Amino acid sequence: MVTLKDIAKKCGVSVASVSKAINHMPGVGAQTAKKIRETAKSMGYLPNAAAQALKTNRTFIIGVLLEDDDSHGLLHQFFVSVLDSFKFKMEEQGYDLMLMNRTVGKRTISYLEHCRYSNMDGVFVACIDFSDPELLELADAGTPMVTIDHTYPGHPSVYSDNVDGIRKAVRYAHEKGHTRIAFISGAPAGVTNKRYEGYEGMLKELGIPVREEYYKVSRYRDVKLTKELTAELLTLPEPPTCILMPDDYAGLGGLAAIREAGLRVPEDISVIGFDGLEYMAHISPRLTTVYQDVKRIGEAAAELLLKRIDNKEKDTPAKSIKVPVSLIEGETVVPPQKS
Amino acid sequence: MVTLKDIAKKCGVSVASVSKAINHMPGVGAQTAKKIRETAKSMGYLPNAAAQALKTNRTFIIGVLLEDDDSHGLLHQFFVSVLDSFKFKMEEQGYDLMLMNRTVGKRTISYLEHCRYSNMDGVFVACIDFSDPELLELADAGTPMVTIDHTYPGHPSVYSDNVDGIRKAVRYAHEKGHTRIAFISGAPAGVTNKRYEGYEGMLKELGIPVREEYYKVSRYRDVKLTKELTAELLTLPEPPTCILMPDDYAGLGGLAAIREAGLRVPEDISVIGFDGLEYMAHISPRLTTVYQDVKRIGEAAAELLLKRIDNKEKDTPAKSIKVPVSLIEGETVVPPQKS
DNA sequence: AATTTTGCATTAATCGTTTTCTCATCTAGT
DNA sequence: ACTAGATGAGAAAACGATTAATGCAAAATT
Repeated sequence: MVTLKDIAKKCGVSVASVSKAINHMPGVGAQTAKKIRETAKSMGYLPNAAAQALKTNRTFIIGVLLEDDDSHGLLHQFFVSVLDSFKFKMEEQGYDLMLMNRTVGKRTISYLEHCRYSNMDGVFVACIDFSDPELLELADAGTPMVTIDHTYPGHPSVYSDNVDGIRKAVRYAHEKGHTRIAFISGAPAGVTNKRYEGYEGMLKELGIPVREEYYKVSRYRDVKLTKELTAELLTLPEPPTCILMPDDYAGLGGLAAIREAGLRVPEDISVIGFDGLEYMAHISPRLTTVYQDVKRIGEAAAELLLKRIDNKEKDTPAKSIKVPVSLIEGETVVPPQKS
Repeated sequence: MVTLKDIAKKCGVSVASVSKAINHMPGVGAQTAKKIRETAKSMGYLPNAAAQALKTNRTFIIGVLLEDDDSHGLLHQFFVSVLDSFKFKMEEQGYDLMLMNRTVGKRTISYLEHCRYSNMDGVFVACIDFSDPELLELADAGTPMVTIDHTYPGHPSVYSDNVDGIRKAVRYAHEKGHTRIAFISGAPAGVTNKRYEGYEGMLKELGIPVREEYYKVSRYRDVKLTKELTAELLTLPEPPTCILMPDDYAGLGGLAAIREAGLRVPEDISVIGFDGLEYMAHISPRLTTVYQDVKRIGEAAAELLLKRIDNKEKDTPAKSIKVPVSLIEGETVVPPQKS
């Protein structure tokens, strides 16, 4: 490993000068600086991250918290897509992403402890259970942090326009002639509330009565439960003609329930998803769904976090960004049959 | 931030003693050690990763290289599933995962440089293009490394039993009565060769002639190309009755082609995928596919890498692990129609 | 009782950087 | 020509931890 010392020796200068030259700091002559930088390059010098971190208290490491009930957050298409975009933007700025966990050096610790141990410059959080006490602890700790789909006071966040997303879905269904529109939501959470708000609001706006039996609470990404709830909806005396699913993936359960009930999508019943996952475009029938702009969400998160890291001292109020959604027309919504 | 020094002061001992006590090293009395550990805990002491790394040359960081043509490796279900399992195992042993990239501190560097800069203890590689010169450079560098689906000389690796996977698929199709079995493979690569080997070998073993026109080369995860190639197969004078797809995802393209040709799966044509991705179980028709044991693959990779890190000096020959695959019976294979 | 061994604790060096302070030299202003 | 200021370079301290070397007292050996 080649160090500043090696370069210094070769150039016949002090390590201090080498450091300054390499970091383009004043206090070293243009000539010398050039020579130093050249030999540094020729020797294949690379700074030592640990030493730099120790001295400067900057690691250029961003912790990534992607957890769900089963701690397999990496398997969530939506979150991973956002992360992918976030990653791209952060790497551009020289940051590294580290997956956070609760085990360091064979001991079990908290997220906050992991964050402090590794001296992370910031944290990216996207997961389901935002009420986890460990997360609250982390949020209180003062490390720059950005969250997806939830806002902690004092921290920036990014989220889709969930209200509008469901509004768009309901309006679209209505335009196609539906009035018996059911909504299976995800588990109670900020996002879920917003979506329900959109559902109820739009129905009222359209003069459609809000029927309690048309609203069911499932869980995000829960195929099985969503399938069951869909089956329940289908057995209502007056079943809905269109169902909004918690998300695309859970919606697969809904589609299965409809199929097993001997009904067809969309002829007998229309379905609308949420997320707009990549692979959904390839399955049949192509799901009509509310698209969340994962690329934009990830980028926005990166921007906010970067700003936060730079202005650590200045207590600018934490900004939140709402990202517009759009409706992807698939093949799962057609005018309801006359019944 | 509380340091060893702080603890030392509070306990009236030297930092050396504190360090030893905390790391359960000999050379400090049981009494003192206990007291030191207690006050350390009460003060909320956490070691400083940077300082430890600097001194010990161990970071407990594992680099993760998940790249493909579009550098969106995170979006590959299969690889991410393996990673998820790998992650779990590595975290148990106190390692952190860091996503590798080519930008550090706003400069563009190579993977190898990133690896050295961050002083990674090991690297996990799973991607498509194993001939990337940067990867070769990394492989030559001596950092412990484990690869998925490819073996670099001198490094351990893990891969599914690809030969047997396709053999199982072909045998299954044959059992169902198929003899006109086509194979659309992924792009040329070690894995692909193995699969072709299984295809050709099993056909011969079953006494089925190997027909050149039944073999097409697509690319993994390429829905569009696979769709086109499937369409080509369907227009053959004597089209196949069963098609093996490069993988489940690309297989969606195949299904689409068949649908658009006005044919039905499986009544008119049978289809077999590869991977056994989670969500495939929920779409209709449920794809019959060769399941790769992602959990086992990830675990095996972790085991091999850990061993490699521990025995860095001892030049034990790099071990490779072949993980068995299994066939998941879905709904896409039935006996061929009489024609 | 003298000497060796053992056990416990400290001192100090070191890892590779960054950064402040000091010093010498050179330029410029009067 | 003499001083004030600028400039280039180096010395040294620090970041927080580990660890080899060392010292010293008590215990064990002969």
